[in-house]
Amino acid sequence: MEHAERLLAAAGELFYRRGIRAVGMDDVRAASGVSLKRLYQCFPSKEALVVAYLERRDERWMGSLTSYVAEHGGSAEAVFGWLERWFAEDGFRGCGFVNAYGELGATSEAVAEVARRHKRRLRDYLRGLVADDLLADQLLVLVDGATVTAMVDPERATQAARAAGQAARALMTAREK
Amino acid sequence: MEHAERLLAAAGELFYRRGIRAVGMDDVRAASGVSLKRLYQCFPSKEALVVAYLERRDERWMGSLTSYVAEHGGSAEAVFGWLERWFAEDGFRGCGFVNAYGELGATSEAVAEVARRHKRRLRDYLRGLVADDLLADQLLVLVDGATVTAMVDPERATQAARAAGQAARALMTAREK
DNA sequence: TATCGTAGAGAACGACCGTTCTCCGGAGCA
DNA sequence: TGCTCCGGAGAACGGTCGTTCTCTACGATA
Repeated sequence: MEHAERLLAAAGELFYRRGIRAVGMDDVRAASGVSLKRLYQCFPSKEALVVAYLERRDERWMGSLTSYVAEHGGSAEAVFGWLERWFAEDGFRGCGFVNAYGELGATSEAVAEVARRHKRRLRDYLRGLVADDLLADQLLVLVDGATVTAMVDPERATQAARAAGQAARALMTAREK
Repeated sequence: MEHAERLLAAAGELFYRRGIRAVGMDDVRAASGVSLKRLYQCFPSKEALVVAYLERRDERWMGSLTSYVAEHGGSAEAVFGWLERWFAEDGFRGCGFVNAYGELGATSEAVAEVARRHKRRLRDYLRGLVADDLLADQLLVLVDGATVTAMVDPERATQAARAAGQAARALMTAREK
């Protein structure tokens, strides 16, 4: 396997689980088994590695969500079924983009940018699932809100996913009339 | 002990705006005008200062929200009017508790705890505004989701607040029947 | 005035971090 | 065998951070 991929796999796990500033480049080296010299050949700085981590996470996260929804009838309701499953995954720790933005958004414009792009991509995807813009905004708010609740208070994670899903259903049927 | 208050005011501003790990104890000293020695007399470690910052933020944030809602008829809809105003404030950078949790929740159990307590307190307050538990969960999700959207994509901040408020109204009237 | 306690300024300390550099062993080739 | 090139291991470097310590000035008390 290519070095960049091993690095991104290790860095992704560490950054997401511990927070970005809590992970040193040497931790990434140790977890990936790639030498420090090659690490800096693949990614010229930690910021570059962080941005690459977020871009990879965006691809995988969106890919997982969209394929799940496609396999479950393509309705917006399926989004919340996927959320409930995600929240129950081992090592779930909220939205990697929100966490990265909170930690580094004020310092690194590149990190802020990639987080913003991810949220816009998510909104665009949701917009394709429903009839109008207001509903898309509301779905985005429900998804992010449930994710926050699930992160901070894991005991209420599935409760939050279901409450959000029920809200989405209610809003959609109300809009149909 | 006015020193503690000066320290908390300076630390609160810095921690919230820049992120916690990006702020050194010396930055807090410089911004507060309190000597380092006294800083460590008031708060024996950075973690203690961070916890005190979050507790103070909880009090003030909840106080601002609840008094606004009380002055605007005491309905849950007013929550979203308050949100819209908050999002437009200078230096708004999302929920300080979510940001702190994302940055330090994996490292410091004390920080995770105080963030969790804040979210529970908020949910309890919302529970008092509406008729049942499901609706309270949904309001919490809408509040946190709108806050996330407003942080990551400030151009859509008021749009997010209004979409969330409209969703809350729709859910409440649907529940009345 | 002499003495003591206190508080502030900031140097010092040890740890760690991002990044670069040095050194060494082995693979490829003549 | 001898030479060269490459990559890995990890030391080194400059900087920052949390925390503690030193030194000095000053105010109160007898």
